[in-house]
Amino acid sequence: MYARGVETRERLIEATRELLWERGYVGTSPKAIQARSGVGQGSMYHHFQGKPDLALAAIRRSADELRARAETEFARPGTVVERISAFLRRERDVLKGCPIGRLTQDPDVMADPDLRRPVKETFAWLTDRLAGLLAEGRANGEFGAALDPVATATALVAVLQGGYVLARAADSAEAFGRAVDGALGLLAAEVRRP
Amino acid sequence: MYARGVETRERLIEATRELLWERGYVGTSPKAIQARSGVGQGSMYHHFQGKPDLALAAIRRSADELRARAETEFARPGTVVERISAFLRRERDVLKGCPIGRLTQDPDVMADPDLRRPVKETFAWLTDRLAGLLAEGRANGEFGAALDPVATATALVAVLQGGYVLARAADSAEAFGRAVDGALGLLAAEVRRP
DNA sequence: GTCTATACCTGGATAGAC
DNA sequence: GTCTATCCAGGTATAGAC
Repeated sequence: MYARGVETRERLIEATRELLWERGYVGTSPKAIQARSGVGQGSMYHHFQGKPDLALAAIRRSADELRARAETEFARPGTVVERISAFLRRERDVLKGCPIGRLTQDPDVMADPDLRRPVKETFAWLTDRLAGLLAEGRANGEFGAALDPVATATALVAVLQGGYVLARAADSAEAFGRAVDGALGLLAAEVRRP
Repeated sequence: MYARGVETRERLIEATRELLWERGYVGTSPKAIQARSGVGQGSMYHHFQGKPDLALAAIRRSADELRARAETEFARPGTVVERISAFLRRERDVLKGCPIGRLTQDPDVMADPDLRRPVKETFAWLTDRLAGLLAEGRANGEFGAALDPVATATALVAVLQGGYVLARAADSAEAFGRAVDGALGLLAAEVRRP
């Protein structure tokens, strides 16, 4: 049964995504993946070569999803500030943290070039995309000429990632919201008064 | 020999600090701590009850150190912007990440109230301290009245934490520097032109 | 494709000798 | 205080039957 096989792969990938998000790579065991997915030992090793292989599939999917979600906000109508605000303020599982960002703290992920690549590329893409929006805003007069698109974009992505860290430390989503408010407050001051 | 005992405790704590920084709590085993410190099994369990006890001592020390280093920069002479810049730009082991911030990704640390407390308190202190400086700057006319000290302070701490994440993802300290530049660029726009 | 058995290593700790 | 021996669970995988 081909469809059944696909479902099994699917369940394994989804269970791995959840566990990587909750416990990281080092903290996630094949046994836990089997328990969470309801897939047996032999079955898991039939569909994937082992933990790294499965993790790669899970990480790629999380990266694709992050990108797609972000693009949805960036593609909205509105001014650059409005679109960036929509992205920063979009609903998030703040206390769970960023499924991609948390992997940067996983030594075994960072040590494996295959696992690392999607992480690196995701942040490169996101920073670039934001820098492009900010450059657009500067070009069309929404921002003053002094704004540095690349540095500002990097700071905005960092605020998100750091916001997750602060929220988890405080065990409260409010810290994330304050960080975003602070960043948008500063950005608002860059908008040219008409 | 009392001095010898203190040295042993000391070596254990320092080895644990390093390993927690490099590999996190889940990724650090008693065996690795013994190897790194050169202290034997029996000796380790004589001085500490177990891994959580040792981790607590290590985390507390790292938290104290972070606080002391930050305070050094905050206490410098100069304007508020100068002191905050000095803090943000101070030399750092960027690619190793933040020894406290990385613990927020460690499920076993977050699940243990004792281990978690120093993490939470460190960020609370840091954010508060920065908010105080920003409020001081607003009061003395360095910033305009529109600046929100608490939100801005939270964003600045988040930029640091997120800067570490981006630097590790890119395997390059430059991303950290750009995030800080972006944040300071935005903050500079809040300074009242004399 | 999936199951069970098996294997070997490490994690995390205790016990008791020195 | 430190050492070695020992313990049991779990991590990560392979082998072979069904």
